[in-house]
Amino acid sequence: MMATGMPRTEITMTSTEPKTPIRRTRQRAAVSAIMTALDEFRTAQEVHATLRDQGDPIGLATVYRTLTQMAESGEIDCVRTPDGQSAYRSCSSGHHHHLICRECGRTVEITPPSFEDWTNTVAAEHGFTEINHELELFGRCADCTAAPAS
Amino acid sequence: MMATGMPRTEITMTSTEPKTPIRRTRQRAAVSAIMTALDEFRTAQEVHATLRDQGDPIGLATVYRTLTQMAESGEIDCVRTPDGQSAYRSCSSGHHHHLICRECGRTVEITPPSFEDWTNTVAAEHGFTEINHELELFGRCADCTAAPAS
DNA sequence: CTTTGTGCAAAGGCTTTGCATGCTT
DNA sequence: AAGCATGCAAAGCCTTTGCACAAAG
Repeated sequence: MMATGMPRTEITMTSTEPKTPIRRTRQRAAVSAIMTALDEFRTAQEVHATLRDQGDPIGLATVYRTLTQMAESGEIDCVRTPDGQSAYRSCSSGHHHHLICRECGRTVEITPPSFEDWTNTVAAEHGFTEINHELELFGRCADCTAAPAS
Repeated sequence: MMATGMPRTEITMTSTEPKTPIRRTRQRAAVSAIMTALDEFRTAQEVHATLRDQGDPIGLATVYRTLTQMAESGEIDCVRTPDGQSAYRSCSSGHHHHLICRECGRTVEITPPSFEDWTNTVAAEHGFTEINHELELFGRCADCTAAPAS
């Protein structure tokens, strides 16, 4: 489904990787700030809009590039929303999950019991490391059950 | 992030809903057959390609429309893949999850312990019903740890 | 016969990329 | 001064939609 046919880049790293340090720019600082500020999912477009609104001129492409890099470096987590956008969230702070109403979008934060242990165990059994997990519950909230749409 | 500003359609259903029965067509049967056949995630494009390959002429738009309907009716589940496509899976059969290598895409099926109970409990506490859950683990597999790409 | 489903093509929306310029180091 | 980061615009992709024709009930 996902990485079907994903090319397995067989690179035999030779010398010391260049490891260019990331340059500190106003834009990157702004994105980083807004991401660490709140522990909620934000799409690239939302981040862009927010920055523009608060008087931080920034290009949409830059937001995309920055968020992608931050996600690759592990600074933030990335998931796909049901409507097909990428949503990012700072992952350093408390890792929690969501209970989402598929009708009206209402969201409730939930904290699952320690199944973090289980995830690590299972991962180890299969030789996997650097584990991240995504867990979301979708349902219909009380209001929408009372007054269903369509 | 997701349903931000999603219009809450306040429809007060009056009489008996028309409830037009879905017409049985060759295309719909083909899509339904391919989805119930295997218990794996498939994107719309994959379903389309598969059907074309096995000599079942069908339009891409039809595949999208059919899968969307089947998802709405609850026949199949829909999730978003990391690369931004919609993946569908028949949801009647055994519900399982995946451990995915974020490097090469290798996938291992996993079956979490009974936390289904927990999901229902939490959902009930918040007045949510008709719960579905999505759980995926992302990590780096043994091979990719041995020979890292990039 | 009426209504829904299908196909094709065009449009829409999110994301990525090419290239010249500006800013960081 | 050298090189990455940024902006803008164009291109790419997946998905949805409009419209005419075919098929189902």
